[in-house]
Amino acid sequence: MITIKEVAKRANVSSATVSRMLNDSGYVSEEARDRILKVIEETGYVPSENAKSLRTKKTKVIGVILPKLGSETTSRMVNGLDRVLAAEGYQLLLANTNLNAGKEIEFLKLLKSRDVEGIVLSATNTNDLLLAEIQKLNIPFVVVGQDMPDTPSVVFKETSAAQEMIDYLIEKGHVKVAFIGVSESDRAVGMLRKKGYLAAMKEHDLPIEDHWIQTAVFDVESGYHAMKNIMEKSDQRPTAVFAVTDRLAIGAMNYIKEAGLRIPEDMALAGVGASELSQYVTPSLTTIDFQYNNAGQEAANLILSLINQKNIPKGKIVLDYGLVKKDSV
Amino acid sequence: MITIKEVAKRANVSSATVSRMLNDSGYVSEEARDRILKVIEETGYVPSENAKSLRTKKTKVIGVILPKLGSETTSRMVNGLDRVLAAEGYQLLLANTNLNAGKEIEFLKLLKSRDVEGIVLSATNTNDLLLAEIQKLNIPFVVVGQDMPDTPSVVFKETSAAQEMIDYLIEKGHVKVAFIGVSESDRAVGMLRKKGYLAAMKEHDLPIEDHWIQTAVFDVESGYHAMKNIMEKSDQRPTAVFAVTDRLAIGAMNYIKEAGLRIPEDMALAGVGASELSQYVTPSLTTIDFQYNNAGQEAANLILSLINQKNIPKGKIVLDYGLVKKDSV
DNA sequence: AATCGGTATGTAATCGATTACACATATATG
DNA sequence: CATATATGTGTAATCGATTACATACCGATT
Repeated sequence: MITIKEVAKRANVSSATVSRMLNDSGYVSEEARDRILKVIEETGYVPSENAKSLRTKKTKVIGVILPKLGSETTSRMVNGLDRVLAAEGYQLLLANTNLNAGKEIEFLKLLKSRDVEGIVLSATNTNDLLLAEIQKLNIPFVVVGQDMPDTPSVVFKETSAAQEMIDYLIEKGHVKVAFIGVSESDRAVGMLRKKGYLAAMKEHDLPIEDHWIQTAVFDVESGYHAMKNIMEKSDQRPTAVFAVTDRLAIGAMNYIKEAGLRIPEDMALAGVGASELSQYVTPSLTTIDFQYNNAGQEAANLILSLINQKNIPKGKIVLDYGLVKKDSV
Repeated sequence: MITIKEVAKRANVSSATVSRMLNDSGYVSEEARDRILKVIEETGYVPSENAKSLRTKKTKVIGVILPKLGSETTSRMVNGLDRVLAAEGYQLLLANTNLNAGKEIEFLKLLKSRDVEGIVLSATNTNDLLLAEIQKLNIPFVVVGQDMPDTPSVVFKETSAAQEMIDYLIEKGHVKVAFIGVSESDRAVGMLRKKGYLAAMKEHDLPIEDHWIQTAVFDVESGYHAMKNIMEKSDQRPTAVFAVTDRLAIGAMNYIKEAGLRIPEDMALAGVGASELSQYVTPSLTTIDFQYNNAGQEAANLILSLINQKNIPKGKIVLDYGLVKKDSV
């Protein structure tokens, strides 16, 4: 590989001059500049970012830890991150935990050892080990999607969004509303959305049957089974069901259709996420739009603030949501 | 930041000994090892990958150039890449062109300057400038999705897949088959799939009306309009339409439904990509499964072969496909 | 007793850039 | 004319690791 020294030699200058030219730092004469440019052209020289980083401590890389590659939620978030960060010359270094919680800590260290300038974590849980590790990280860090104490975060109005959705169902005349959730170890999706559901039901003095509350995992299949449970085990069948993700809602939709019921006449259905899928199923799904793309952008701006040590917002960044009212309710 | 020198000093050894311990190269006494381990524990020392790479020329990073972040196709491909590469200790550095062709060359250089050990390009086009740049890259390189001369590639059976789909439509009794394609600057999706369509029609001596062939861009909206054109402008309405992506097919589906026609009775419809969406629309979409996840894995294996200089397959890797026969045909 | 191989460690060069500092020359200012 | 000031360039230290080489000690072998 051709180095700055080699370029310098060929252009008959010192490496310092080449560096000055490259970085527009300090004076370089017209003639020297031309000779250097010519050599660079001929040799295809590209400076080693690695050597540069070693000296300057700037890598222009942000580490991103994701629970899963290829889910629509993360895709959108990464997209938002990239939009903002690429404009500032940053690149993203991916780390995929595949929902393996232990790996988050491992990756935190790995990314730090790579001298990334900041780390964005899309979290599905908030355990103490992880929190401790984050505290001693000592580089700009942002978490998206979960509320972590004393940590710059971008979070969603999980509870009030869920609550508003239930309110909407009730407003539409439903009094028997079922709920398909996920494990509460995912505080945001599992706990807070459930909290919203319970709060809304309580506020309207509506009783909840045990079997109306189902806990599923994050896939369509699981939504199907949860709905099946609700239908088969309930004493009183609900007339509406709220699932904490669109995938679960679509699984539920499949079961409802199979059971020969009409949506929304016999059973209303709502999800969360405003996934693309939700727009194209029949009937189209009423859902909550959390604007994950926007969350990525906010996280990017936040990490940039932390890196540049200015305009650092205090407190969490709480993103708003929108109810997407479609045909399933 | 704490460095190897600092660790060495505190453990009362030289940095060479610390390095030897860390890398299991050379001899280190039990006592020295324990002291070093203790210091590392206390200080939370993590070696700088940057300094390491500068010396060893190994970064354990693979650059990935994508046309678009967050499309299902790329997501799956990246997922496949990551699965294989993460197992070998590699991480992915993302570069997103946002369909801006000029950026591909820019990123090629950028990634090289970052000393990535290899580059995977998910290509949408194959222009000469790009090809020239790839030739002089001189680091392991793999292209996915487009056939580039003299370049290690992972490609799909675009033409025969399209042809087989048309054959299938014909077999189902259709003789008037329309086509929704994209610009031929995307050789794989735009040219080869069209070629398959034309070949199949020709083989069965079926005439094609001009307006049956529409060119769209990659979104649902565009599929809708293409279908509208077909319906409004054709002298003879087709009874089946093949769209080169599922999104386009779903756009077409929307129009067909709006027009009050039944699928597949009045109009059969097929797409490409086996997107998740295709499974959940009504009716479910007949499509072609190219197994993008698998493509990512193959690309990863190929780049690993190139890096390790062994088991290098000669010729392209051509991936098989499967017809997914659903209710829309 | 001399020699050899295994064990253990340290010194210093190296990777490819940046940058503080010194120095030289040219031009402008009072 | 002396002195500032701007321009242009090179030398060498530095970032934090790896590693070739030198050195030293030890027990075993001849």
